[in-house]
Amino acid sequence: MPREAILSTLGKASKHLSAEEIYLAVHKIYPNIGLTTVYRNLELLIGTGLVNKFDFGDGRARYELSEGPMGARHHHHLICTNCGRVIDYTDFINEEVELLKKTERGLSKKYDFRIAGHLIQFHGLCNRCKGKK
Amino acid sequence: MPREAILSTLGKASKHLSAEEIYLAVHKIYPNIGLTTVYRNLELLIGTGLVNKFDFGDGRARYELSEGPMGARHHHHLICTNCGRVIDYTDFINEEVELLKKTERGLSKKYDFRIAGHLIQFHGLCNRCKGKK
DNA sequence: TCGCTAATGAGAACCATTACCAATAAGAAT
DNA sequence: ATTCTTATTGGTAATGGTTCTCATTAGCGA
Repeated sequence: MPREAILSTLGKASKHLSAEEIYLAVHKIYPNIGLTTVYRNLELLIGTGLVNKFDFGDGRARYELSEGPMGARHHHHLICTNCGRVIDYTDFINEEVELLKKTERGLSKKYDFRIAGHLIQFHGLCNRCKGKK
Repeated sequence: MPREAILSTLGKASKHLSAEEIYLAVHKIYPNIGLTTVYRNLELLIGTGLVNKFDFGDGRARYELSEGPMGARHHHHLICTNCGRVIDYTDFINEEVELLKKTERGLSKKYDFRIAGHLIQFHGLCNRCKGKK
């Protein structure tokens, strides 16, 4: 049961949740749930490819539902190195994905790698932090 | 002095070093150096853009000399999710960088972001791990 | 020498994550 | 039902990379 609750929580969330945030959300429905269970099930779900794990550099991992590399809501991240804000962007995704697929084909052949996914992030200063620096 | 030793260590290393590996290497030259100093100087060097910090998902950060986004040795990473092996690849970089620059221009305009760098990684199974799974 | 500032190092503290382990649930087979 | 097995769970302790604290030192100009 906790597993479905975790998935449902991730599905309803519009943001990228940390393990603790997921724990707190699921905790409202299953008050007895343990943090361990959350981590364990997240690991499982990542293994099946249903969930993706991200590191935005603030010391805690974030999780979000995987929409598949071509899914309608597939996006990449724009991360402010000053305030930690994360912006999902879907612009330019089509061109990127096209190039990525080409690159993946080339890389998996050359290095004999079975590529399962990619991670693309841009780092910089958001509009609120640009001035302050 | 420790700062130069750290830079020199990173320069000589062909791999991506963890803080501890850097500490051990510098320790041979400056036996009195502390781990704290390594972290502190790495943070400083990252701030100046001389060093890049990466997370390959094994719980410890890796550091490497930054060659600039168009530098001769600029590369992206291919990470085995099973054994943790990391392959640097420079193939396809030109096309990627070209598209990235275009994307950066678009993103920084649309989201009013000052983009300082990007992170591209592919995840999957390396040739040694493909069979076992 | 005196005072000031930046850099250092040892160890403690922090905190997300993982390991451990006993308890429970759900079947399947007898 | 009863036993056996297997998967899942939750509380707690441990782990370990990173950061913080704070007293010490080095450098340097006045």
